[in-house]
Amino acid sequence: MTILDIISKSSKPVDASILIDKLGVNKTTVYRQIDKYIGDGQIIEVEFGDGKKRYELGNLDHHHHLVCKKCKKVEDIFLDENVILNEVVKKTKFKIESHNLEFFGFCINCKHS
Amino acid sequence: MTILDIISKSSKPVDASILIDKLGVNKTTVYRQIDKYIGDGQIIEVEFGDGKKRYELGNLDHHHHLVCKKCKKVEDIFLDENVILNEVVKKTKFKIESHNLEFFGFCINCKHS
DNA sequence: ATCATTGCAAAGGATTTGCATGGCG
DNA sequence: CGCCATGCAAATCCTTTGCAATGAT
Repeated sequence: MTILDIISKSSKPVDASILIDKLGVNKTTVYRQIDKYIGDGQIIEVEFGDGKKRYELGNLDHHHHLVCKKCKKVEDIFLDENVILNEVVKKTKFKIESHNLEFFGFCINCKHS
Repeated sequence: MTILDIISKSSKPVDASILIDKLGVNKTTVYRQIDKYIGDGQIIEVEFGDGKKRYELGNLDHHHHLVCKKCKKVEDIFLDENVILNEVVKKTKFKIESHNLEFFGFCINCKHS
């Protein structure tokens, strides 16, 4: 069992504490492996704004997340972002290297309860 | 000098350590005042993915940020997001309550150096 | 007297660092 | 031997909590 196994089997981005628990190795080791995998692009970091980093596979198509505030389920969503990116280019001279875009709300199962 | 003064005078979202330094009061007090201002909507939280929360005034028009990775300058950008939001609505049954969207890269002064 | 505000010290969670150890080429 | 992966403890950063002291109504 490796970090990549755990991440690839998870339905949502995984945080370090889960990796530490499942692997049963020292947290320092886990954080160091994470660094290595990020360095060579095998995983990427995702932020849901709660102070901890989550990781997912780096070879997935570019996408964003719908995070359910109730059941914590995470759906991937693939968007055509060119409209937005073009709008930024049109309005500023800023050179975009990356962006974060995550949605928070309620999934179909939780939105009526 | 209050938290709201400092935040409104800043050209970019302000983190707690700046408020603590500038106000010269105890950090517990600062965090508690932040909670209160967030509770009544006078400030909102912004995340740049570096593990600390930043705050800006809550009564500004909805906008996002262009964060320069070199000089750390932050530009506000006002986008027409309906295209994206509609796309999400079209593709899923998720009920969006909020979203994060921040751009990272290089400002006009840093992008060629 | 009571209720809200402040402070201080300690705790907490996520992450990083220093340093010692063990395996392996 | 020399290098790399691991472990462990301590440290760091940001934030929160418990509790006592102060201030205001």
